[in-house]
Amino acid sequence: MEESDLSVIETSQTNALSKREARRQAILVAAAKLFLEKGYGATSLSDVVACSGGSLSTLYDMFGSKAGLFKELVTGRCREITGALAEAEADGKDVRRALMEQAHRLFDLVLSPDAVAVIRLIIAEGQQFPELAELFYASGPDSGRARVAEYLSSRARRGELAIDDPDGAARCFCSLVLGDFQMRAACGLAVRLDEQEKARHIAAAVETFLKAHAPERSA
Amino acid sequence: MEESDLSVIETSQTNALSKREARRQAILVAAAKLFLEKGYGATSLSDVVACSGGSLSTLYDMFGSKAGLFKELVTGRCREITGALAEAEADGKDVRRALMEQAHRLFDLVLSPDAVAVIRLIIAEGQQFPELAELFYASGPDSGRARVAEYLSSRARRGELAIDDPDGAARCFCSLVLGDFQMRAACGLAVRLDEQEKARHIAAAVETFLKAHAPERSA
DNA sequence: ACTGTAATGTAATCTACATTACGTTCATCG
DNA sequence: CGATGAACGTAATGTAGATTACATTACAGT
Repeated sequence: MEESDLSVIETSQTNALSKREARRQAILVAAAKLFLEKGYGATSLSDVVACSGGSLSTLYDMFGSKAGLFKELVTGRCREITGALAEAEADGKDVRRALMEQAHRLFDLVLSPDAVAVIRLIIAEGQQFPELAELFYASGPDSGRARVAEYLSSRARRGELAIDDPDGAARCFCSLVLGDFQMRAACGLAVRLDEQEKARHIAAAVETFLKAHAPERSA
Repeated sequence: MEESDLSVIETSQTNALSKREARRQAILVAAAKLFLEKGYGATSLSDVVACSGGSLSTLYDMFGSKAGLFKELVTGRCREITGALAEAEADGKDVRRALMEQAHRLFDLVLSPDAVAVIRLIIAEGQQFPELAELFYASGPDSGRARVAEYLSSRARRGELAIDDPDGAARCFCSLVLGDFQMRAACGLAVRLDEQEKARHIAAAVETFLKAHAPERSA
Protein backbone atom coordinates (compact mmCIF):
# COMPACT_ATOMS: atom_id res chain seq x y z
CA MET A 1 0.00 0.00 0.00
CA GLU A 2 2.82 2.31 0.76
CA GLU A 3 4.73 1.35 -2.34
CA SER A 4 2.01 0.86 -4.94
CA ASP A 5 0.61 4.27 -5.77
CA LEU A 6 3.28 6.59 -4.57
CA SER A 7 2.14 9.30 -6.87
CA VAL A 8 -1.30 9.62 -5.36
CA ILE A 9 -0.01 9.39 -1.86
CA GLU A 10 2.70 11.87 -2.63
CA THR A 11 0.42 14.42 -4.16
CA SER A 12 -1.96 14.26 -1.29
CA GLN A 13 0.83 14.22 1.23
CA THR A 14 2.73 16.99 -0.41
CA ASN A 15 -0.45 18.96 -0.47
CA ALA A 16 -1.01 18.29 3.16
CA LEU A 17 2.61 18.88 3.99
CA SER A 18 2.89 22.00 1.97
CA LYS A 19 -0.23 23.30 3.57
CA ARG A 20 1.18 22.61 6.96
CA GLU A 21 4.51 23.89 5.82
CA ALA A 22 2.87 27.05 4.56
CA ARG A 23 1.24 27.62 7.93
CA ARG A 24 4.50 26.96 9.60
CA GLN A 25 6.28 29.45 7.44
CA ALA A 26 3.55 32.02 7.90
CA ILE A 27 3.85 31.66 11.64
CA LEU A 28 7.62 31.90 11.51
CA VAL A 29 7.45 34.98 9.34
CA ALA A 30 4.99 36.68 11.63
CA ALA A 31 6.97 35.65 14.68
CA ALA A 32 10.15 36.95 13.09
CA LYS A 33 8.60 40.28 12.39
CA LEU A 34 7.19 40.67 15.87
CA PHE A 35 9.97 39.16 17.94
CA LEU A 36 12.72 40.96 16.05
CA GLU A 37 10.86 44.21 16.19
CA LYS A 38 9.39 44.24 19.67
CA GLY A 39 11.39 41.67 21.58
CA TYR A 40 10.43 38.42 23.23
CA GLY A 41 8.58 39.65 26.27
CA ALA A 42 6.62 42.31 24.47
CA THR A 43 5.31 39.93 21.84
CA SER A 44 2.28 37.85 22.66
CA LEU A 45 1.40 34.70 20.82
CA SER A 46 -2.02 36.13 20.09
CA ASP A 47 -0.26 38.93 18.25
CA VAL A 48 1.66 36.38 16.27
CA VAL A 49 -1.46 34.51 15.31
CA ALA A 50 -3.30 37.71 14.50
CA CYS A 51 -0.47 38.55 12.14
CA SER A 52 0.06 35.12 10.62
CA GLY A 53 -3.50 33.94 10.27
CA GLY A 54 -4.33 30.48 11.48
CA SER A 55 -5.04 29.63 15.05
CA LEU A 56 -3.33 29.55 18.36
CA SER A 57 -4.06 25.86 18.62
CA THR A 58 -2.06 25.17 15.49
CA LEU A 59 0.83 27.22 16.75
CA TYR A 60 0.95 25.22 19.95
CA ASP A 61 0.60 22.03 18.00
CA MET A 62 3.58 22.93 15.87
CA PHE A 63 5.93 24.61 18.30
CA GLY A 64 4.86 23.44 21.72
CA SER A 65 5.37 26.71 23.51
CA LYS A 66 6.40 30.30 23.15
CA ALA A 67 9.97 29.38 23.99
CA GLY A 68 9.90 26.62 21.40
CA LEU A 69 8.77 28.97 18.69
CA PHE A 70 11.39 31.47 19.72
CA LYS A 71 14.24 29.01 19.67
CA GLU A 72 13.22 27.63 16.33
CA LEU A 73 13.00 31.10 14.93
CA VAL A 74 16.33 32.32 16.18
CA THR A 75 18.25 29.22 15.19
CA GLY A 76 16.75 29.45 11.74
CA ARG A 77 17.71 33.08 11.46
CA CYS A 78 21.23 32.27 12.59
CA ARG A 79 21.58 29.73 9.83
CA GLU A 80 20.30 32.15 7.22
CA ILE A 81 22.46 35.01 8.32
CA THR A 82 25.66 33.12 8.76
CA GLY A 83 25.07 31.19 5.58
CA ALA A 84 25.42 34.45 3.68
CA LEU A 85 29.15 34.54 4.45
CA ALA A 86 30.11 31.41 2.61
CA GLU A 87 30.77 32.68 -0.89
CA ALA A 88 34.25 34.16 -0.80
CA GLU A 89 36.61 32.46 -3.32
CA ALA A 90 39.05 35.26 -4.01
CA ASP A 91 42.21 33.42 -4.78
CA GLY A 92 43.46 35.17 -7.82
CA LYS A 93 43.06 38.72 -6.62
CA ASP A 94 45.67 40.76 -4.90
CA VAL A 95 45.52 40.92 -1.14
CA ARG A 96 44.26 44.45 -0.79
CA ARG A 97 41.40 43.86 -3.17
CA ALA A 98 40.44 40.58 -1.52
CA LEU A 99 40.48 42.10 1.93
CA MET A 100 38.45 45.08 0.77
CA GLU A 101 35.78 42.82 -0.62
CA GLN A 102 35.74 40.67 2.44
CA ALA A 103 35.52 43.76 4.62
CA HIS A 104 32.54 45.07 2.70
CA ARG A 105 30.77 41.75 2.92
CA LEU A 106 31.42 41.47 6.62
CA PHE A 107 30.36 45.01 7.36
CA ASP A 108 27.14 44.78 5.40
CA LEU A 109 26.24 41.43 6.83
CA VAL A 110 26.86 42.27 10.45
CA LEU A 111 25.08 45.59 10.24
CA SER A 112 22.11 44.34 8.28
CA PRO A 113 18.89 45.04 10.17
CA ASP A 114 18.22 41.36 10.47
CA ALA A 115 21.56 40.48 11.96
CA VAL A 116 21.35 43.39 14.35
CA ALA A 117 17.90 42.36 15.49
CA VAL A 118 19.02 38.79 16.01
CA ILE A 119 21.98 39.67 18.09
CA ARG A 120 19.90 42.03 20.08
CA LEU A 121 17.50 39.24 20.87
CA ILE A 122 20.29 36.87 21.74
CA ILE A 123 21.71 39.37 24.18
CA ALA A 124 18.36 40.31 25.62
CA GLU A 125 17.24 36.75 26.28
CA GLY A 126 20.66 35.32 26.96
CA GLN A 127 19.64 34.42 30.49
CA GLN A 128 16.71 32.30 29.40
CA PHE A 129 18.31 30.86 26.26
CA PRO A 130 22.05 30.57 26.68
CA GLU A 131 22.22 27.94 23.94
CA LEU A 132 21.36 30.54 21.35
CA ALA A 133 24.48 32.58 21.93
CA GLU A 134 26.69 29.53 21.68
CA LEU A 135 24.98 28.33 18.58
CA PHE A 136 25.18 31.73 16.98
CA TYR A 137 28.81 32.29 17.75
CA ALA A 138 29.84 28.83 16.69
CA SER A 139 28.07 29.00 13.36
CA GLY A 140 28.66 32.68 12.72
CA PRO A 141 31.56 34.74 14.02
CA ASP A 142 33.78 31.83 14.97
CA SER A 143 33.56 30.00 11.70
CA GLY A 144 33.82 33.25 9.80
CA ARG A 145 36.90 34.22 11.71
CA ALA A 146 38.42 30.82 11.08
CA ARG A 147 37.93 31.31 7.36
CA VAL A 148 39.61 34.69 7.49
CA ALA A 149 42.46 33.25 9.51
CA GLU A 150 42.96 30.55 6.94
CA TYR A 151 43.06 33.05 4.13
CA LEU A 152 45.59 35.19 5.98
CA SER A 153 47.76 32.16 6.65
CA SER A 154 47.79 31.23 3.01
CA ARG A 155 48.88 34.70 2.04
CA ALA A 156 51.48 34.74 4.76
CA ARG A 157 52.94 31.51 3.39
CA ARG A 158 53.37 33.22 0.06
CA GLY A 159 55.11 36.10 1.75
CA GLU A 160 52.44 38.60 0.91
CA LEU A 161 51.65 39.30 4.54
CA ALA A 162 53.53 39.09 7.83
CA ILE A 163 51.34 37.09 10.15
CA ASP A 164 52.58 35.21 13.15
CA ASP A 165 49.24 34.54 14.85
CA PRO A 166 46.61 34.00 12.16
CA ASP A 167 43.73 33.78 14.54
CA GLY A 168 44.77 36.93 16.34
CA ALA A 169 45.23 38.67 13.02
CA ALA A 170 41.79 37.61 11.92
CA ARG A 171 40.30 39.00 15.10
CA CYS A 172 42.23 42.16 14.49
CA PHE A 173 40.89 42.42 10.94
CA CYS A 174 37.29 41.91 11.98
CA SER A 175 37.58 44.35 14.84
CA LEU A 176 39.03 47.01 12.61
CA VAL A 177 36.30 46.58 10.05
CA LEU A 178 33.41 46.49 12.48
CA GLY A 179 34.65 49.13 14.86
CA ASP A 180 31.99 49.81 17.41
CA PHE A 181 29.24 50.00 14.84
CA GLN A 182 27.80 46.65 15.76
CA MET A 183 27.53 47.51 19.42
CA ARG A 184 26.01 50.88 18.64
CA ALA A 185 23.48 49.29 16.37
CA ALA A 186 22.64 46.68 18.97
CA CYS A 187 22.01 49.47 21.42
CA GLY A 188 19.48 50.88 19.00
CA LEU A 189 21.52 53.91 18.06
CA ALA A 190 21.18 54.89 14.46
CA VAL A 191 24.40 54.10 12.63
CA ARG A 192 24.31 56.94 10.17
CA LEU A 193 26.92 56.33 7.54
CA ASP A 194 26.37 57.25 3.94
CA GLU A 195 28.04 55.15 1.29
CA GLN A 196 31.01 57.45 1.13
CA GLU A 197 31.72 57.42 4.84
CA LYS A 198 31.29 53.70 4.91
CA ALA A 199 33.72 53.23 2.06
CA ARG A 200 36.20 55.55 3.72
CA HIS A 201 35.96 53.69 7.01
CA ILE A 202 36.44 50.32 5.41
CA ALA A 203 39.33 51.50 3.29
CA ALA A 204 40.99 52.95 6.37
CA ALA A 205 40.49 49.70 8.25
CA VAL A 206 42.05 47.66 5.47
CA GLU A 207 44.94 50.07 5.08
CA THR A 208 45.60 49.95 8.80
CA PHE A 209 45.59 46.20 8.70
CA LEU A 210 47.92 46.04 5.73
CA LYS A 211 50.33 48.53 7.20
CA ALA A 212 50.51 46.59 10.41
CA HIS A 213 51.04 43.29 8.61
CA ALA A 214 53.19 44.32 5.71
CA PRO A 215 55.94 41.81 4.98
CA GLU A 216 59.42 42.96 5.98
CA ARG A 217 61.23 44.52 3.05
CA SER A 218 64.64 43.54 4.30
CA ALA A 219 64.29 39.83 4.98
CA MET B 1 12.10 81.28 61.61
CA GLU B 2 13.83 79.83 58.69
CA GLU B 3 17.07 81.68 59.41
CA SER B 4 17.26 81.62 63.20
CA ASP B 5 18.03 78.06 64.24
CA LEU B 6 19.38 76.54 61.12
CA SER B 7 21.36 74.04 63.07
CA VAL B 8 18.37 72.41 64.68
CA ILE B 9 16.41 72.43 61.49
CA GLU B 10 19.39 71.09 59.64
CA THR B 11 20.09 68.27 62.03
CA SER B 12 16.53 67.14 61.99
CA GLN B 13 16.30 67.57 58.27
CA THR B 14 19.57 65.84 57.62
CA ASN B 15 18.41 63.03 59.81
CA ALA B 16 15.19 62.81 57.92
CA LEU B 17 16.92 63.20 54.61
CA SER B 18 19.62 60.71 55.39
CA LYS B 19 17.02 58.24 56.52
CA ARG B 20 15.17 58.72 53.30
CA GLU B 21 18.44 58.69 51.47
CA ALA B 22 19.38 55.45 53.17
CA ARG B 23 16.15 53.84 52.04
CA ARG B 24 16.70 55.16 48.60
CA GLN B 25 20.17 53.72 48.45
CA ALA B 26 19.01 50.40 49.84
CA ILE B 27 16.38 50.20 47.16
CA LEU B 28 18.83 51.14 44.45
CA VAL B 29 21.31 48.56 45.65
CA ALA B 30 18.71 45.84 45.69
CA ALA B 31 17.36 46.90 42.34
CA ALA B 32 20.86 46.94 40.90
CA LYS B 33 21.53 43.44 42.09
CA LEU B 34 18.28 42.07 40.74
CA PHE B 35 17.97 44.02 37.50
CA LEU B 36 21.58 43.48 36.51
CA GLU B 37 21.41 39.83 37.37
CA LYS B 38 17.99 38.78 36.13
CA GLY B 39 16.99 41.51 33.71
CA TYR B 40 14.17 44.00 33.72
CA GLY B 41 11.23 41.79 32.88
CA ALA B 42 12.21 38.98 35.19
CA THR B 43 12.56 41.22 38.22
CA SER B 44 9.44 42.11 40.16
CA LEU B 45 9.21 45.07 42.44
CA SER B 46 8.12 42.79 45.21
CA ASP B 47 11.43 41.02 44.81
CA VAL B 48 13.21 44.33 45.07
CA VAL B 49 11.40 45.27 48.24
CA ALA B 50 11.90 41.85 49.71
CA CYS B 51 15.61 42.33 49.13
CA SER B 52 15.93 45.95 50.19
CA GLY B 53 13.62 46.03 53.16
CA GLY B 54 11.13 48.85 53.41
CA SER B 55 7.85 48.83 51.65
CA LEU B 56 6.47 48.85 48.17
CA SER B 57 4.63 52.05 48.97
CA THR B 58 7.88 53.84 49.69
CA LEU B 59 9.38 52.58 46.50
CA TYR B 60 6.49 53.95 44.51
CA ASP B 61 6.65 57.16 46.45
CA MET B 62 10.30 57.59 45.59
CA PHE B 63 10.52 56.35 42.04
CA GLY B 64 7.02 56.56 40.68
CA SER B 65 7.09 53.33 38.72
CA LYS B 66 9.15 50.35 37.76
CA ALA B 67 10.40 52.21 34.72
CA GLY B 68 11.34 55.18 36.86
CA LEU B 69 13.39 53.06 39.19
CA PHE B 70 15.05 51.37 36.27
CA LYS B 71 16.00 54.59 34.55
CA GLU B 72 17.37 56.10 37.71
CA LEU B 73 19.38 52.98 38.33
CA VAL B 74 20.88 52.69 34.89
CA THR B 75 21.76 56.35 34.56
CA GLY B 76 23.46 56.19 37.94
CA ARG B 77 25.41 53.14 36.93
CA CYS B 78 26.44 54.83 33.69
CA ARG B 79 27.86 57.75 35.61
CA GLU B 80 29.78 55.48 37.96
CA ILE B 81 31.19 53.31 35.25
CA THR B 82 32.19 56.01 32.84
CA GLY B 83 33.55 58.11 35.66
CA ALA B 84 36.21 55.47 36.19
CA LEU B 85 37.90 56.44 32.92
CA ALA B 86 38.82 59.98 33.87
CA GLU B 87 42.21 59.53 35.50
CA ALA B 88 44.70 59.24 32.68
CA GLU B 89 47.41 61.96 32.88
CA ALA B 90 50.25 60.23 31.13
CA ASP B 91 52.13 63.10 29.57
CA GLY B 92 55.67 62.28 30.44
CA LYS B 93 55.67 58.64 29.40
CA ASP B 94 56.61 57.31 26.04
CA VAL B 95 53.82 56.57 23.64
CA ARG B 96 53.92 52.82 23.82
CA ARG B 97 53.79 52.81 27.58
CA ALA B 98 50.95 55.32 27.70
CA LEU B 99 48.93 53.38 25.15
CA MET B 100 49.52 50.13 26.98
CA GLU B 101 48.23 51.59 30.20
CA GLN B 102 45.26 53.13 28.53
CA ALA B 103 44.51 49.85 26.81
CA HIS B 104 44.57 47.94 30.06
CA ARG B 105 42.29 50.46 31.71
CA LEU B 106 39.87 50.37 28.82
CA PHE B 107 39.83 46.61 28.61
CA ASP B 108 39.28 46.08 32.31
CA LEU B 109 36.60 48.71 32.51
CA VAL B 110 34.58 47.58 29.54
CA LEU B 111 34.74 43.94 30.52
CA SER B 112 34.01 44.45 34.19
CA PRO B 113 30.91 42.49 35.20
CA ASP B 114 29.11 45.67 36.05
CA ALA B 115 29.73 47.32 32.72
CA VAL B 116 28.78 44.17 30.87
CA ALA B 117 25.56 43.88 32.81
CA VAL B 118 24.70 47.49 32.16
CA ILE B 119 25.24 47.31 28.45
CA ARG B 120 23.29 44.11 28.33
CA LEU B 121 20.37 45.85 29.99
CA ILE B 122 20.66 48.83 27.69
CA ILE B 123 20.53 46.57 24.67
CA ALA B 124 17.77 44.40 26.02
CA GLU B 125 15.47 47.27 26.93
CA GLY B 126 16.56 49.61 24.17
CA GLN B 127 13.11 49.59 22.69
CA GLN B 128 11.45 50.81 25.84
CA PHE B 129 14.23 53.14 26.95
CA PRO B 130 16.07 54.57 23.98
CA GLU B 131 17.33 57.48 26.06
CA LEU B 132 19.54 55.16 28.05
CA ALA B 133 21.64 54.17 25.09
CA GLU B 134 22.16 57.77 24.06
CA LEU B 135 23.04 58.81 27.55
CA PHE B 136 25.40 55.92 27.98
CA TYR B 137 27.20 56.46 24.71
CA ALA B 138 27.48 60.18 25.17
CA SER B 139 28.91 59.95 28.65
CA GLY B 140 30.91 56.79 28.10
CA PRO B 141 32.36 55.61 24.82
CA ASP B 142 32.05 58.90 22.98
CA SER B 143 33.74 61.03 25.57
CA GLY B 144 36.32 58.35 26.17
CA ARG B 145 37.07 58.16 22.48
CA ALA B 146 37.34 61.91 22.29
CA ARG B 147 39.94 61.86 25.02
CA VAL B 148 41.94 59.21 23.21
CA ALA B 149 41.68 61.17 19.99
CA GLU B 150 43.00 64.24 21.71
CA TYR B 151 45.93 62.36 23.12
CA LEU B 152 46.77 60.89 19.74
CA SER B 153 46.59 64.32 18.16
CA SER B 154 48.99 65.75 20.66
CA ARG B 155 51.49 62.99 20.00
CA ALA B 156 51.02 63.39 16.27
CA ARG B 157 51.89 67.08 16.58
CA ARG B 158 55.16 66.12 18.23
CA GLY B 159 55.88 63.73 15.39
CA GLU B 160 55.67 60.64 17.55
CA LEU B 161 52.76 59.20 15.62
CA ALA B 162 51.40 59.51 12.10
CA ILE B 163 47.74 60.34 12.46
CA ASP B 164 45.65 62.04 9.86
CA ASP B 165 42.21 61.35 11.29
CA PRO B 166 42.45 61.41 15.09
CA ASP B 167 38.91 60.34 15.65
CA GLY B 168 39.21 57.45 13.24
CA ALA B 169 42.50 56.47 14.83
CA ALA B 170 40.91 56.52 18.26
CA ARG B 171 38.14 54.26 17.05
CA CYS B 172 40.76 52.01 15.58
CA PHE B 173 42.64 51.88 18.85
CA CYS B 174 39.57 51.05 20.89
CA SER B 175 38.41 48.41 18.43
CA LEU B 176 41.79 46.73 18.44
CA VAL B 177 41.89 46.64 22.21
CA LEU B 178 38.35 45.44 22.75
CA GLY B 179 38.19 43.00 19.89
CA ASP B 180 34.93 41.15 20.05
CA PHE B 181 35.24 40.45 23.75
CA GLN B 182 32.63 42.99 24.69
CA MET B 183 30.06 41.54 22.35
CA ARG B 184 30.80 38.02 23.48
CA ALA B 185 30.46 39.03 27.09
CA ALA B 186 27.21 40.82 26.37
CA CYS B 187 25.92 37.63 24.79
CA GLY B 188 26.65 35.87 28.05
CA LEU B 189 29.52 33.81 26.72
CA ALA B 190 32.29 33.34 29.20
CA VAL B 191 35.29 35.38 28.17
CA ARG B 192 37.97 33.07 29.45
CA LEU B 193 41.27 34.87 29.35
CA ASP B 194 43.89 34.38 32.00
CA GLU B 195 46.17 37.29 32.81
CA GLN B 196 48.79 36.10 30.40
CA GLU B 197 46.48 35.81 27.44
CA LYS B 198 44.97 39.13 28.25
CA ALA B 199 48.37 40.78 28.42
CA ARG B 200 49.36 39.17 25.15
CA HIS B 201 46.22 40.33 23.42
CA ILE B 202 46.61 43.89 24.62
CA ALA B 203 50.24 44.02 23.72
CA ALA B 204 49.44 42.75 20.26
CA ALA B 205 46.71 45.34 19.86
CA VAL B 206 49.04 48.16 20.85
CA GLU B 207 51.82 46.89 18.61
CA THR B 208 49.44 46.67 15.70
CA PHE B 209 48.29 50.18 16.32
CA LEU B 210 51.83 51.53 16.60
CA LYS B 211 52.99 49.77 13.49
CA ALA B 212 50.10 51.14 11.51
CA HIS B 213 50.67 54.67 12.80
CA ALA B 214 54.42 54.82 12.99
CA PRO B 215 55.79 58.15 11.82
CA GLU B 216 57.54 58.03 8.45
CA ARG B 217 61.26 57.63 8.89
CA SER B 218 62.06 59.45 5.66
CA ALA B 219 60.15 62.71 6.03
C1' DA C 1 1.46 64.51 75.36
C1' DC C 2 -0.23 66.13 70.59
C1' DT C 3 -0.15 66.60 65.65
C1' DG C 4 1.11 66.11 61.13
C1' DT C 5 3.93 63.78 58.01
C1' DA C 6 6.49 60.06 56.23
C1' DA C 7 7.02 55.03 56.20
C1' DT C 8 5.13 50.57 56.64
C1' DG C 9 2.50 46.08 55.66
C1' DT C 10 -1.20 44.02 53.71
C1' DA C 11 -4.36 43.22 50.69
C1' DA C 12 -7.33 44.52 46.77
C1' DT C 13 -7.57 45.68 41.86
C1' DC C 14 -6.65 45.16 37.14
C1' DT C 15 -4.48 43.70 33.32
C1' DA C 16 -1.97 40.86 30.32
C1' DC C 17 -0.74 36.90 28.71
C1' DA C 18 0.59 31.64 28.37
C1' DT C 19 -1.58 27.56 28.11
C1' DT C 20 -5.53 24.42 27.76
C1' DA C 21 -10.16 22.71 26.52
C1' DC C 22 -13.79 22.14 23.54
C1' DG C 23 -16.94 22.35 19.86
C1' DT C 24 -16.89 23.26 14.75
C1' DT C 25 -15.39 23.17 9.97
C1' DC C 26 -13.21 21.10 6.14
C1' DA C 27 -10.61 18.26 3.23
C1' DT C 28 -8.90 13.82 2.31
C1' DC C 29 -9.38 8.89 1.92
C1' DG C 30 -11.69 4.46 1.83
C1' DC D 1 -21.32 8.94 1.22
C1' DG D 2 -19.28 8.71 5.80
C1' DA D 3 -15.39 8.67 8.65
C1' DT D 4 -11.02 10.43 10.27
C1' DG D 5 -8.11 13.77 11.64
C1' DA D 6 -6.11 18.15 10.98
C1' DA D 7 -6.90 23.09 11.46
C1' DC D 8 -9.78 26.43 13.28
C1' DG D 9 -12.00 29.94 16.64
C1' DT D 10 -13.39 31.01 20.91
C1' DA D 11 -13.53 31.00 25.31
C1' DA D 12 -12.03 29.28 29.73
C1' DT D 13 -8.23 28.77 33.27
C1' DG D 14 -4.49 30.18 35.92
C1' DT D 15 -0.76 32.90 37.17
C1' DA D 16 2.13 36.72 37.78
C1' DG D 17 2.94 41.05 38.67
C1' DA D 18 2.26 46.32 38.35
C1' DT D 19 -0.17 49.65 40.66
C1' DT D 20 -3.28 51.52 44.16
C1' DA D 21 -5.84 51.91 48.55
C1' DC D 22 -6.01 51.81 53.18
C1' DA D 23 -5.39 51.14 57.81
C1' DT D 24 -1.46 51.30 61.06
C1' DT D 25 2.82 52.81 63.03
C1' DA D 26 7.03 55.68 64.14
C1' DC D 27 8.82 60.00 64.83
C1' DA D 28 10.18 64.97 64.53
C1' DG D 29 8.70 69.50 66.03
C1' DT D 30 5.66 72.11 69.19
